[in-house]
Amino acid sequence: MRIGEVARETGVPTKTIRYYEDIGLLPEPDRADNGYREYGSDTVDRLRFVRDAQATGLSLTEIASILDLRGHGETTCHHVLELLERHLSDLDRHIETLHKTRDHLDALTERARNLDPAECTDPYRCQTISEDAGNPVGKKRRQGAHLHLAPQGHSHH
Amino acid sequence: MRIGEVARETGVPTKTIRYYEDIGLLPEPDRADNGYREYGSDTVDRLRFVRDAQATGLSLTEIASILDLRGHGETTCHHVLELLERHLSDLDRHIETLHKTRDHLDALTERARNLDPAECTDPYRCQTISEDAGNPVGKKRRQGAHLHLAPQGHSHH
DNA sequence: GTACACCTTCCAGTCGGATAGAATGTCAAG
DNA sequence: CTTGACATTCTATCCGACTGGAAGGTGTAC
Repeated sequence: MRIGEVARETGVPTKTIRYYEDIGLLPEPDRADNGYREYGSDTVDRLRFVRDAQATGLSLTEIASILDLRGHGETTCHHVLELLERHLSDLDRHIETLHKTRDHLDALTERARNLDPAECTDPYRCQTISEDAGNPVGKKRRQGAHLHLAPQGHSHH
Repeated sequence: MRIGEVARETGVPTKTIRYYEDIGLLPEPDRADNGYREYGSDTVDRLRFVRDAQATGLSLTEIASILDLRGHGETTCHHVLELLERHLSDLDRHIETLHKTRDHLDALTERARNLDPAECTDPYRCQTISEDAGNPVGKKRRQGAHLHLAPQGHSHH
């Protein structure tokens, strides 16, 4: 099958598939006479594996290391287990941090809700987010560094 | 005070301070005759504010939008509150996703511990990480990646 | 013959949040 | 006078995981 079909089956864009090949996450496939990549269904499996592993939060590098070891015919269980355990503890720490952040944020929000808007007049003191002072932001951007002020449409990516 | 002193007082490196100015997070300061930046203590406050806000997980862009509105003399409470609430719910969703991931990961790890290494042979069907490992990692959200690592220094790279 | 989908390669850019380095200027102490 | 600690500017680089576009080749349908 060609790259487009693989893409369709896995949901991984062709660009990304080539990119994966580039970084060594996928082996170089055979080529048809016209130079097109020819994949077998194992690639689909492999890609799904990648997506699954990614979904557990493993980085492409980590995934590659698993795939790599596996490719050498070694028993990867141990390796995988180690990786998973490390990742798990990382994740736990991360979650804990986020929880603290959350609680802090929650307290702030609560505080903000109970504020008398009338007291929110001094432009140099925001009572919501702790000790602060302010000046107009001279939004002078030099070329290269972009920080687009988007008061809404907030998102994490 | 000059940039170095501000850096010392806030713990924000001089490079970073200039960078913040570049992206519009800090206003352009007055300059001394020799061209050195001259800051008042308000800048220190502002930087601390930035760090605080950052610690709650707000992005520099969001912080800038708060600072920006404030600069226009507007009442920011409402805006800030909105931002905080949105951020909070984002964070909650994020944490929840991480929890699921964590549990999934935990299950996988547990499973891996009990696996017979001898069964770990199929090249693309790792029993530890695979579609059928009892998980619905069908989250195909391709770009709302759940692994948005907060600035709090967590890292596994 | 031509429209269109699909494939190829290569190179550049994106996002956020900085950090690194080069080349140069300023200033006070010893 | 020299050293060194600061300051300035500019450009470039990093991380991860892509994504976009140009410029072209291939394959099939009408």
